[in-house]
Amino acid sequence: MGDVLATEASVEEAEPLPGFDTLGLGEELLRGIAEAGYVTPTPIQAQAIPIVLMGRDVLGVAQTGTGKTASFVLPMMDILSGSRAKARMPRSLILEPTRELALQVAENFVKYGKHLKLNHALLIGGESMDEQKAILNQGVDVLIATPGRLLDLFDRGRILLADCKILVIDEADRMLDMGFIPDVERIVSMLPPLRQTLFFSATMAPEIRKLADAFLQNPKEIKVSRAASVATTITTGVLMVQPHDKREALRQLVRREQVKNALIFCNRKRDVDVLFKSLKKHGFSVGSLHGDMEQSARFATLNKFKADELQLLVCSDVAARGIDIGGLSHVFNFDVPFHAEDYVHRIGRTGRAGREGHAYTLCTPDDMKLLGAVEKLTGKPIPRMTLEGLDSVDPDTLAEAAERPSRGGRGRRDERGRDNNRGRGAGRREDERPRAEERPRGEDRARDEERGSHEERGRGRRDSEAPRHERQEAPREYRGRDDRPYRRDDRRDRDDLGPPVRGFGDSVPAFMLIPIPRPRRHDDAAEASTEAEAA
DNA sequence: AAAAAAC
Repeated sequence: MGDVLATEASVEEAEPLPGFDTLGLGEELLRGIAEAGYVTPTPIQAQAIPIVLMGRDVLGVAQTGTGKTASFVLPMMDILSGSRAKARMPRSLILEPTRELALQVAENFVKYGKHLKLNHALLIGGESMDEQKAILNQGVDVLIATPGRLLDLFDRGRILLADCKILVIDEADRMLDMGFIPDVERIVSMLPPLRQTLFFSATMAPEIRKLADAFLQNPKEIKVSRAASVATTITTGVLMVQPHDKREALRQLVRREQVKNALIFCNRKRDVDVLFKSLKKHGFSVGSLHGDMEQSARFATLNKFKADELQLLVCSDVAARGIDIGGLSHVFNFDVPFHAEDYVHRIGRTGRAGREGHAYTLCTPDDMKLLGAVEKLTGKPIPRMTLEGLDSVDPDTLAEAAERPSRGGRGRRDERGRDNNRGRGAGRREDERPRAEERPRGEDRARDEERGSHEERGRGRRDSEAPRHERQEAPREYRGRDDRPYRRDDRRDRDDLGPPVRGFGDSVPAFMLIPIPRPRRHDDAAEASTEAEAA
């Protein structure tokens, strides 16, 4: 470490930290870093950059907010800055699980690389392929891609990965969650075996460890704990509400809190849309983001939100991990996430860089189990909060709900919480759901329609239906909702049938239902292959 | 249960 730097730093700080110039990066790059306003590397940058420059593989355990992106982007740029790429033969590849993350990495690349003559291609779905093809033809130093589009372009012969000697697999745990691993394995198999691989994951579950072993050679393991831990900088709270009060409760929370900017997470895309419209109608400055939206809209909304032109962003878990939005004051969980880890990722969007953050969760009686899982994972109960003017949820109801065995889907329980509350007084147990005659007819119908087929899937056939053999033979005709013909999933309890046939809706051709014979034994298979050779 | 990712 340079004496000059240490002396300068000690004037200002008690503990002098080494600057970026001590890590072995080239001059042009250092200029870019300085102009971007960065002076001191974060722990993961300080550890990883020299290792990557040495050409070693890295196994990084780190989350977003730790400066992870720069820890691989910077040394990669330094390594690549020596030479130029050939047409269609990119020299490095960064894989990201979502398009937003890919874009974010690309932005980093541009930001630091001002004084370098490197180019990159952002290969993501939802955007025109022509432009991406044109860039590939010019020769690309860094590919930043989501797996789907990369494979698509590869299969069309637009990319050769034989010269791709640096590979980054980012957010590996998320790739695993999302089922991308087969794609990633295929992509890795197209790269030269002699390469440098950098592998990042927020967690080191056994499956992730196995993947790392498969992709990496003698990696240097680098672990960095979260900059902002849940315990210290994020104020959390959970508000018990009835489902019909959720939107009102959220509005009250947002109004009550000093919300500078906030992400609001929903479990379902559909609910993102609904909540977005509702908040907009109530005059909030709000945008929405989920994976079914047009790509241009996704990026535009995110940029607006980052630029503080929108106060609230209602989103699905597409935004739960990785997306780096500085200085979020709040995170609201409109729904308790299905997976407890997602809670940690969601609320990790706030309270970053030592700033104070707030994370509030709405929880209905049906969500108690999920909330329990969250509290078990974080090892801390989330403080209960109350709001004026809302039906408070009785603790007994909650305790009962927590003990209740999990039911398929949203369950039978009346979704209108008021009725639920009334029912509790009469000591209604969960399996004694309100009888049909207690409910207004039209409503019953609407609910049935809304629940749709996933309900039946979970519960098997309904009491009102004809015995199974009759249904099987019934002519297929539309008989209306209340007396509907059998559906595909009704047959699932027949043990000679395999999994339901996909893609035919309710009218599966009969031949599709013929059971598939048991797989051949080994020697049979050998015979079959010799037959095939003879033919 | 749901979300993400290719056309």
